[in-house]
Amino acid sequence: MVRIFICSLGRLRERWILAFPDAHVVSDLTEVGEQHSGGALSLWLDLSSMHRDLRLESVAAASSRGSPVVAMMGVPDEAEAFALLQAGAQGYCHVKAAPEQLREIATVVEHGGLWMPPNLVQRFLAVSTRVIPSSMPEVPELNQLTSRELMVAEQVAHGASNREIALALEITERTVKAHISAIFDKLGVRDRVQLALKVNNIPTYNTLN
Amino acid sequence: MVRIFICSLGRLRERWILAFPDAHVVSDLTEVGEQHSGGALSLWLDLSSMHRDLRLESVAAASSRGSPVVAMMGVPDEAEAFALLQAGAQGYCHVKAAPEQLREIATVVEHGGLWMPPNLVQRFLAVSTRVIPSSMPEVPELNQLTSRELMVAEQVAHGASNREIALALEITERTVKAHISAIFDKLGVRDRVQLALKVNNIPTYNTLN
DNA sequence: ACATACATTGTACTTTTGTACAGGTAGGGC
DNA sequence: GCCCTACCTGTACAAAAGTACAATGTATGT
Repeated sequence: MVRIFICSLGRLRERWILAFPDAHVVSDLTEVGEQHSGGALSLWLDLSSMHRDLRLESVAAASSRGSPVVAMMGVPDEAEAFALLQAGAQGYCHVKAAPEQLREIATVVEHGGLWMPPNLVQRFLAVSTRVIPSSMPEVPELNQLTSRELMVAEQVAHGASNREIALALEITERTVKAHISAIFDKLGVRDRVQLALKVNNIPTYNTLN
Repeated sequence: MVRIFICSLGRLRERWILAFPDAHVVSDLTEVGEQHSGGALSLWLDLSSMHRDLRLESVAAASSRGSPVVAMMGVPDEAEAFALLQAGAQGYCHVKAAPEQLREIATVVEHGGLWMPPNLVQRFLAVSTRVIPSSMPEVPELNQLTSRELMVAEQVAHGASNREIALALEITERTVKAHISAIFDKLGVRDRVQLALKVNNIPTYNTLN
């Protein structure tokens, strides 16, 4: 089984080679030789550095070759994920998915399955059954927060600065900081960006792993 | 990997054994010993001989054990397929699927994938793409960004720090800052939290501007 | 050849964010 | 009364984040 990663930059090459020692990495679909077409082959497209307008047609072009296609994105976008899958992709994952996960995905798509992150599967099914849940999955950790901390957390989650929060809650900026530090501890995040993402229930695949 | 077929009738036993010589066939979920739970195990439910009302909860019960579940039906029904998958099934196929196909399905679901017949996949995606875009508008402003800026923006949107981004993209922290400043200008946001929210398509009701 | 856009980096600086350490107050439960 | 928690604030400091001004290199197109 041959896996070809198509990526305009070479930045993640090592990661992929780690997952598949015999993987090929090319910078454009045109470099994928005809000899592979139809055979035991899967195409992995890094769409993260590509303009939005090109992503769909890129996937369509790749999938028209007859091999399973995995779309790899930097920022998960539900609507785009579905569009990409409909355009012919069999897999949808993060560009920086762990090597073990890449291998799982490879196994799945190379056997005719669909692969996407579990949360997308849920959304996908929810939509399909027309039972679009009004209450999106909650963030239970928020229950650990006191009422005041929760107010601060929500402000941060909307992009407010410490000064703005202080004004809104009529407290000192210093107090805001105190609350924020407590929140970081309780929720296990390290800065306000991660807090904002957590409150908004957006996964952070960050750090160096 | 252990496959357990759960079927009140024994009629298709030979077929399954043909696909998986070491498969177990039992007549009820309760017969599945606890020793298997969580381990390398997949559960295959023959729902064809089951009353409609029981199918959903049967799948739910099986999937609550933590192993992948494949729902096997006699008469394919689109709506029911969606419901069964939402109830926790990872696979949906015909009870009389060919042994080779059963093996494909096993491979897929045992690696975290979804499996359903190709025509159902198309239906799923058609429905999803029709319904979802309305609730998830795009972020067209991102098209203003250069490819490099987009990469940085995506990292920020995942909660990465400047240092992490610099490491990931193999550039200086200073360059990351340059990109980020450019992004702020283009997208009209003032800091990385608002950028993260914008990329993730979350409105910011910020008070002061 | 020239203009333009992009990517990159440097120095230096201001602002914001976050932590450490140290308090003070008010209310509830034992 | 005492203990505990939530809430509030101060000084001081460290660490990021962000901006200003400037420069270099590399494409790409006219």
